[in-house]
Amino acid sequence: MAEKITPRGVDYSQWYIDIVLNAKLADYSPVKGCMVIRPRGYAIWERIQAEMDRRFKETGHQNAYFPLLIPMSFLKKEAEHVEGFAPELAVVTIGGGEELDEPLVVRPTSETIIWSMYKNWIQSYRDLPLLYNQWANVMRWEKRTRLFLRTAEFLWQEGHTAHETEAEAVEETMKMLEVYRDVVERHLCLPVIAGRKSEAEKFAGAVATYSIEAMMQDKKALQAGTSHFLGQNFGKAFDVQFQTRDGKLDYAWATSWGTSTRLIGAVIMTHSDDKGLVLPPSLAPDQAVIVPIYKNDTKAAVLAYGEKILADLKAAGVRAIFDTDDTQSPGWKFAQHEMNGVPLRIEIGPRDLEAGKAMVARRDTGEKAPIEAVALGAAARELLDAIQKNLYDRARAFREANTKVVSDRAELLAFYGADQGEDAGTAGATGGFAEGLWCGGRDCEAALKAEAKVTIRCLPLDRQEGVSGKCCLCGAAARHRAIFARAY
RNA sequence: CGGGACGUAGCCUAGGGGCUAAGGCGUCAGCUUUGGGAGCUGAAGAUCGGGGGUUCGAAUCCCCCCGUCCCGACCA
Repeated sequence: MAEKITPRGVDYSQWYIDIVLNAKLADYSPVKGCMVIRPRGYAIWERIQAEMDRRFKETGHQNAYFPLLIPMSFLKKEAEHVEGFAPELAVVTIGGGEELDEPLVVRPTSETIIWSMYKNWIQSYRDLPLLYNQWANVMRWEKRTRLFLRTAEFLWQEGHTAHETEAEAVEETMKMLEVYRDVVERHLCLPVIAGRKSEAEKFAGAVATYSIEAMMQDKKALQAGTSHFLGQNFGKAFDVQFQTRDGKLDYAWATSWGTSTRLIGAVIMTHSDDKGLVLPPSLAPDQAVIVPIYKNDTKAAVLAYGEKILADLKAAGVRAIFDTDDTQSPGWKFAQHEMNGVPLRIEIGPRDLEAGKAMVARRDTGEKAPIEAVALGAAARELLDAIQKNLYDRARAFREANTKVVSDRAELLAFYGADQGEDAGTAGATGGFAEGLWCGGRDCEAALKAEAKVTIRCLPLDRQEGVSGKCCLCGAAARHRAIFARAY
């Protein structure tokens, strides 16, 4: 009644905004383009952080922190890099009331300041590899923003590593891409395609960029994580030379890799429905909520029953809460917890108490069934696992149902239909992922983007064997297999 | 940065020159209820996005600005 969610089919963008605001994940800020991440949203980020951070440590990385402000001159040391970021830099020109000698940029990413330090820290192959990560905020002055998906300031992690050899740096690049794939698929339940970016889509300053790409419910692609092989570009730009094992000098090889709060947007857009947020149990701040139903004469007994069940759930390792708020009706609570994406709802009333059971409802499917109270802890664990699996399977089935292999231009364009304007990208629209052969030509890709707003999302790593045939865009000899899509 | 839509209480909406700006939801207090967004009574809450102008009189008409959303260009 109070909060209304615009149905996905009516207006997908508005549906997304309604979920973010009504589930109290975030709010608009007084500063244009920035967002406030509210506790319910931040709790999700903390879970993503914890999981990522654990994997980084397991793979030998250490956390550090580099400054927010970077001398403008640093950005300019790597030509492609500055060109890529120049339009979206925020620049500080006054400090302490006085004009600064050199403008400072608010970091859009930290390659430059980190490599300026690496120069001091790396003298010998014995100093390598250097495997650092930082959790930080960055700022990119975006023209058009969307909560979580694209904001002027966002939170992320950026890994920056330095290596002795090219092979080692390439290995690191792929290793971290795999860490991302694993965390995102396992914990966020987002099936992704890992691949290499085309030249047009790669990071400014990288030799090669790799990403994991997910499909949202409106069939558009969203880049969920990125890993760059930077070659010796930053090593040379910042003069990071080291003595090699055979006594010569060489420039350090670099990688960088990042994931951001955008992942929260991806989770929302992949799993949620018209009733509100749907969260994978592993990310949900509260995994189960107990809602008591009672009249005055049964209140005490029902509440006692609930406390017992709460204790059992906690003992079973379930993050559970007991909603004893007396000012709201059960029906209101049902709707509210659905809005908030709590994976399991456990209803207990006099009838359940008498039968020694509880009604358990799944957020993902809406299924509701009575379960023996004594078995509730174990049953809840199983259900949470089942939800986690179902969300992934469901998303993967959706992606597969909306992926089409195309062999020529006409087929590709037909797949994206005539709805290139108004309805492009809304649920029910045509399109999805198109898989086709590509010649590798930049013009070919640019023309497609201009014509149909479709871009090459990546060249999937596991589908490059035996590429032979014609480019589906221009008919020339193909060199790659590519995934095409409209993208966020 | 271009095109469009919109800004009236925490939220949604009415009023489109003339009494004290109306209603619903929410909030607060009390009572009563509770198996899918309950009910009654009472209360608080608005410089009508901001500024300027036209007018005897502006939420209402005109101009400028700001903000949000949508579409386009750019991007994680």
